[in-house]
Amino acid sequence: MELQQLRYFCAIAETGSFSRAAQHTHVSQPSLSQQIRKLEDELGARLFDRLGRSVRLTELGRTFLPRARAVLRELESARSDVVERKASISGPVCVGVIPTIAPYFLPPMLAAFSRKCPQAQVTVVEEITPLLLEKLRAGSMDVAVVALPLQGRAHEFESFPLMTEKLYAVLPKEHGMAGRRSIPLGELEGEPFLLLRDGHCFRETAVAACKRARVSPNIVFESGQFSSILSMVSAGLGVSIVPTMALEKRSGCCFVPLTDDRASRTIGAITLKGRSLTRVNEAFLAHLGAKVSSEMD
Amino acid sequence: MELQQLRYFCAIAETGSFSRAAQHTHVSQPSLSQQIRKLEDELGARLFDRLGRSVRLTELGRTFLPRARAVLRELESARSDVVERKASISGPVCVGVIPTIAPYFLPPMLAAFSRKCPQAQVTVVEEITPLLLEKLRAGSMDVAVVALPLQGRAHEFESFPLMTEKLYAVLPKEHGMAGRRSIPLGELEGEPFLLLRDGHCFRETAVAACKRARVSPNIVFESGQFSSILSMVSAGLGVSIVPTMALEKRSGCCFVPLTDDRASRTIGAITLKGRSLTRVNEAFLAHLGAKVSSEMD
DNA sequence: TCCACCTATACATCCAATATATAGTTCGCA
DNA sequence: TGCGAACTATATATTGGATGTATAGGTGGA
Repeated sequence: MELQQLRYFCAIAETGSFSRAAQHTHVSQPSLSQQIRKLEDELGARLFDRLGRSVRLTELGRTFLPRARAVLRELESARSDVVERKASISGPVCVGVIPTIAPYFLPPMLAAFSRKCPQAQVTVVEEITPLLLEKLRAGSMDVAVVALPLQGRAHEFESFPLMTEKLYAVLPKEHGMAGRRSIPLGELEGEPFLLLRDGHCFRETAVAACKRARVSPNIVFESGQFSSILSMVSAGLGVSIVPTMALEKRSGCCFVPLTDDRASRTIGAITLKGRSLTRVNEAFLAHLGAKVSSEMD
Repeated sequence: MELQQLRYFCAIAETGSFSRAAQHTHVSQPSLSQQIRKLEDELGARLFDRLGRSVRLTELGRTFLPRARAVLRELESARSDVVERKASISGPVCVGVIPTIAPYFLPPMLAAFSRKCPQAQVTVVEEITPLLLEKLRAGSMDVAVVALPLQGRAHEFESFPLMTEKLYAVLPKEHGMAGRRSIPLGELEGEPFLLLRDGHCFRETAVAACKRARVSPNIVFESGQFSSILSMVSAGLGVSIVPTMALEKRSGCCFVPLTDDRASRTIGAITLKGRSLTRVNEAFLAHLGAKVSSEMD
């Protein structure tokens, strides 16, 4: 039982004639005869009574007609459904973001995006990078905003760099270097350090910067978020390193740029390589500032 | 968009792998790749993400899956509907019958048939032969019970003889020949005749019998039904001719067989030639006593 | 780095749908 | 009754497309 056979069957039923149906469907009349015959053979019953001048549906053909039409209708419905979904920028987008970016970068982005694409249903997941990668692999997440470059297995993902920000030393207001325009990281040797907990990639970024500056940080406090660290610095417990986006007015501490040009963090969006993006996904990436090139269409 | 493509698509979605789906559908893996590619090309979007080890539905593929299944389900439903209807002896049967048969032959037949096939929905139409033939031609009637043979255009119909019945002279009780065992029709020459109205085929049957017996009937009354004629005969208005099935106990008249062997009426069922019969139709014909041979199956 | 596994591509094959030509009916008309 | 028009069925050839085989390409695990 083929779709063509159903189409021919309906055409003949509608025109009441093999010949007219042949013209209507732009096919030769013998093709119709043959296909209807095959259909009848498969069903084991006649669908039309061939009476000299005209053909008429049999009783069984009359009951089969709406069923055949239902199949074709479902098919058309399926096709047009795809077309619609391709055209509309709607549907779910699951976005992951690491904790050291989430509170600063995402909120204004999300607000603007939901204004631009009100049909989109954005879900945000805040996790450390390895867990985001896992979700991307599993297909339960579409995009993640993380620090670049990725460590190991980077080839599994597509990266879209978004921005690079400088790193700042965070000092208590009373600190001797608090008024400086800039500081080489090396000068903080020996200072008590407050850093992010293990697992946060920015901890690695900070530690790497220290290593380049031949500083072995004396870590006295670890936290999961910058705001706790800033409070601690304000209280005079030690110094720290934060990216530009973590700067915030605090009475007790001040931020001094590090002189090291490589003391920076790059933020980027990533997706699973080979995964097709819906239009909402693409729209979201584009809104973040990523240069996306879609394959098909 | 072909049914095979939808089947393959569903199989791959279910197994999560082209290879496994290939084994499952008993087809080579490249065939699946090719067919899915065609489907994707036609829809203008990917349905699967090809990730190294495994494949996964895209967002669009996930929405397409239930639509594809719906098409296949409709198809199966259409097919099984046909099978069911072929198997079950149910549905409408429209039976036509001429007025000179209707009241005598059909009632017991219908009662027995509806006991045998309670699912059947029998409709009965009582009309004179030409109108029945017209309805058969138009397809609005399935079977007709009439007097055979048909006059002209008989080749359009299939005939199934059911029974042949003798003709009787109907005489008033006071008539001189009322006590006879049999009567040659010729002896009724000159008697006042009561016959059916023009259009009733039994009128022709009676007239033909008279003609063979060299009797030119002196028609003094015409009616549309035998019972009226019998009443008139009882009242002594004249004589008449009726078939066996019209015999009924009447105080005022008696029935005497005609000696002419050809003074008979044959009753048969007819259908439109080339018209396929449903199983109910066949069951009804068979119940009437017709020898039906079905073509397909 | 090699091997196992999976999908895509290339190419050949074969089946099935189609077109052309024609036979076989039926219907209408003279 | 016979002829012509109209319609469907059949026969035959062709072609397009689905399938199978062989193989390339890419990924993940040992």
